[in-house]
Amino acid sequence: MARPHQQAITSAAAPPRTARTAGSKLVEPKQERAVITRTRILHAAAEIFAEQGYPRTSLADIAARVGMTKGAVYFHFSDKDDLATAIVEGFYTRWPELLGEVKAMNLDPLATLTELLDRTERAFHSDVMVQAAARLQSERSVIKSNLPLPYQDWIDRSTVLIAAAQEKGQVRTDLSAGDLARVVISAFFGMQHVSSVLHDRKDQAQRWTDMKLVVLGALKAP
Amino acid sequence: MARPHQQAITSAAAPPRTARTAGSKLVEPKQERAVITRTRILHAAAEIFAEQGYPRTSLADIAARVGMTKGAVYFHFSDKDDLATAIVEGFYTRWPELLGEVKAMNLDPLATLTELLDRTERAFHSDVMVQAAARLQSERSVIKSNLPLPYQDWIDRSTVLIAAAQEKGQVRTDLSAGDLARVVISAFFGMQHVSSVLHDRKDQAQRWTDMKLVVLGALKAP
Amino acid sequence: MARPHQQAITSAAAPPRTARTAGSKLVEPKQERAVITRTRILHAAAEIFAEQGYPRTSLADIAARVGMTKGAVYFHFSDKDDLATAIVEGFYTRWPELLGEVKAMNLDPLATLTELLDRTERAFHSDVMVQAAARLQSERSVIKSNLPLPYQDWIDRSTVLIAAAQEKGQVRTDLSAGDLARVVISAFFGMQHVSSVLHDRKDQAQRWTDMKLVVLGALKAP
Amino acid sequence: MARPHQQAITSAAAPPRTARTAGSKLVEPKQERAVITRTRILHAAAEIFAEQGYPRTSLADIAARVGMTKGAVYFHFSDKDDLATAIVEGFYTRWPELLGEVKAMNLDPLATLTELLDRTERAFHSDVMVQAAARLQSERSVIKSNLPLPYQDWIDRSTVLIAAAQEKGQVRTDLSAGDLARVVISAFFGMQHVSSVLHDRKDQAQRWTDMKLVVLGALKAP
DNA sequence: ACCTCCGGGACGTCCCGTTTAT
DNA sequence: ATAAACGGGACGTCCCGGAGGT
Repeated sequence: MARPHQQAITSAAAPPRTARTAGSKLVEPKQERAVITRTRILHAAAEIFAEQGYPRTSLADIAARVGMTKGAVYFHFSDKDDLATAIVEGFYTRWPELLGEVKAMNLDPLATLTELLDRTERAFHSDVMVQAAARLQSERSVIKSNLPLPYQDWIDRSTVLIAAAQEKGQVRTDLSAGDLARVVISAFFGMQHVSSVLHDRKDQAQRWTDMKLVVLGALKAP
Repeated sequence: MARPHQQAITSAAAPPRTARTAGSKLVEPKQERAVITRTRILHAAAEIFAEQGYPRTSLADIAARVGMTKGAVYFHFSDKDDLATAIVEGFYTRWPELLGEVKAMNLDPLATLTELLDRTERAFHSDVMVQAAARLQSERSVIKSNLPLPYQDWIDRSTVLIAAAQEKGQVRTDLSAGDLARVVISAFFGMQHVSSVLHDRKDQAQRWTDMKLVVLGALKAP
Repeated sequence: MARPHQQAITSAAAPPRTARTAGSKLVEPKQERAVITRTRILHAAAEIFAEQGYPRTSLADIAARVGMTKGAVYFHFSDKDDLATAIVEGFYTRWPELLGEVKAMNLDPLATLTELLDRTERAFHSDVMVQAAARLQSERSVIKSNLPLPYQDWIDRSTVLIAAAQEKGQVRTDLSAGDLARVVISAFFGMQHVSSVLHDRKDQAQRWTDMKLVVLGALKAP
Repeated sequence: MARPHQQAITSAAAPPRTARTAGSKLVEPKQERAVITRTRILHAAAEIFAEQGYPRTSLADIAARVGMTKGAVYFHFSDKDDLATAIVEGFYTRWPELLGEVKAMNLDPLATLTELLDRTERAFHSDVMVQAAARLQSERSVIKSNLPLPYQDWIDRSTVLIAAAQEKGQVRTDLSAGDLARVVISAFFGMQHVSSVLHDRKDQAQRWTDMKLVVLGALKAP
């Protein structure tokens, strides 16, 4: 069960989109420093958002934590919303990649889903950006700009996996793949949310183990 | 399957406990008008909180909706937090009563739990106060004062019921009653939250039906 | 030529619209203090607007000058624009009254126009509110909200007077009354503006005398 | 009545004074490109200043319109004020030249003054730089640096012309040449200002015609 | 007792006009 | 000449006490 890739799930730590391929002209000729700064700001923002939530976090707080001025933050992000959006999107754009990695393991569909959720669960208590993204999503109605719609992507991808598992006779068919996916994803996020509110995620791993036994177990074809 | 108790789940809509019977002096001899005003404020606040969330709701908004001045609101509630707390507590104090009602139906433990959650689910899309309470809870970290700790009460009461069901051999015993309760409650609240965010609760009844099949079904002893 | 009514031209000094007629119920039951405060704010704002112009005047400046906080100012005026508008409108709403007063003197049309402009000229260097209004108008494009359209009202009323004078054979008829009015009003406001910019209005009375000789003199029928 | 000199009145559009004749080294051997860039910036700035006024025009706006960065603008102009000043001065330094051209026509003094104002009037609605200069002057108090004092130059030069005309018996002498000049110039600028505010200069030519009839007509000796 | 009118501070966001590093 | 970072305010507006009516 050892997972060698305990790395962050968000794109912030991944090579940013300005990466120059060998010898080619820069795509976005930002200076190195800028991308670093941008990442630092994003990280600081994620920390404070995760701690205090969106509305109680002021731009001044964020700037102070990175040791810069508000103006500097404003140079990189047009808005407080922009910051939040960047954090959340960093999380979302990373998901397809995560799915790709897991698929490369060639597990059967149900195991793939499980592995995916396992990794996500770990991200929830190891990666500040993910925590921030989750929290920002739960406060999404407070944020003016349109954050990407949450959950839906997970539901869609899980639906595909579950449908494949049904095809193989691994999963019950009295409910559609979509319905089952919604149950699983809702339960998963409910789990992390309750653990976060009640026990600061300290019991999250255990809760997830329990939930797997019950919910994922209940998927199996009789 | 008739539901005679389609009434609101919160105490705010029920006759407030300070106006027992005509003429009897009580501990809090508030004038009739004051009680009514208080309730109206609470209701208006709940509506706006449910729509916009706590931080974007200003006292001026609330006062405007009840057609009063901010000062008037201030007379009844010491604080904006106080308002939020009152709404949430109105919800919580109603729960024991709800459990009592259901217990009076003399169902077996598992059916009792189911009935309880069924009623709660309905409250979530019919009662503004409940919606407001849920939302305020999800934004609890933004609220200074200490809201009652959420979920824990549900978990505790569900634990008792599940333990009883285990005793009777109705429910699996590979997980403790407490663990199972946490799974159920987390899944339940995850369900309502996802439905609320994604589809404005319009599919919530269906989602709950699905979830009962999967999660509550998975409780049954093999 | 003595003018007993050297009083302010703007409504701010005139009894505010909340005035209670003897014995009647209050029209707008504001507290006495409020109207006083409002007037004080308006006056302070006018002073600073007149000195520094709209964009360099901050709400904090105004609040400081009246010895209040911004919050207090905000209670009386919803906006910085609102303040500016109030000042300008105070000026405009006073105009019909002024015309009424002069008409009561039963002068012939041309003398009426002259008297009207004489009084206005005096107001320009004796009444801060008027100075502020003039300046705000000249900066109107910088102000978001819609100030009343300037000059047009003067032009219209002057047109009527000039037309009457033409009827009587007092005024030349090679140009229409409207065209003549535009010339007179433009010249008048050009005069006050140039005097204000160049000599801080110190020579304004003299300039107006000169201009009357030339421009109003040129109106006369040959 | 043909107008051969329909060209811009400001020096910005004319070859700048640092590039006298081809090949001649000068005191300021600026690179060609720099001069062009400077002019482009000035023009863009003038456009935006004329549209929005000084305070609402940001350096970013200007830089964007010329397709450069703020830093580039900063290279050519030390200051936002510097830009404004350059525009206004471009206007002023062009005036003596204009007067020279008209004098070369050998008209009598009064006709010279008329021709001068005619040309200026046309510039007001055809040349953005002039419009910008006029507007900046009207907002002069919000600009920190000292713009050249407006109007005074016109008044002085007009005084000379009018005095000459008085000498010739063309112009009335009951008022001094200076006083008459002030009347004419004030009226002229009042005219353009009112037309600009009220009708976006669309009726300016007509207004000027009317005003000439009245005001310049009134100069004539009886 | 209940409610209104006023007024008080306190930030938070936005963004602007600027210099340093490249 | 660009890209990055800097401070510094301005405006809005929010939540909230007290004076005073009814």
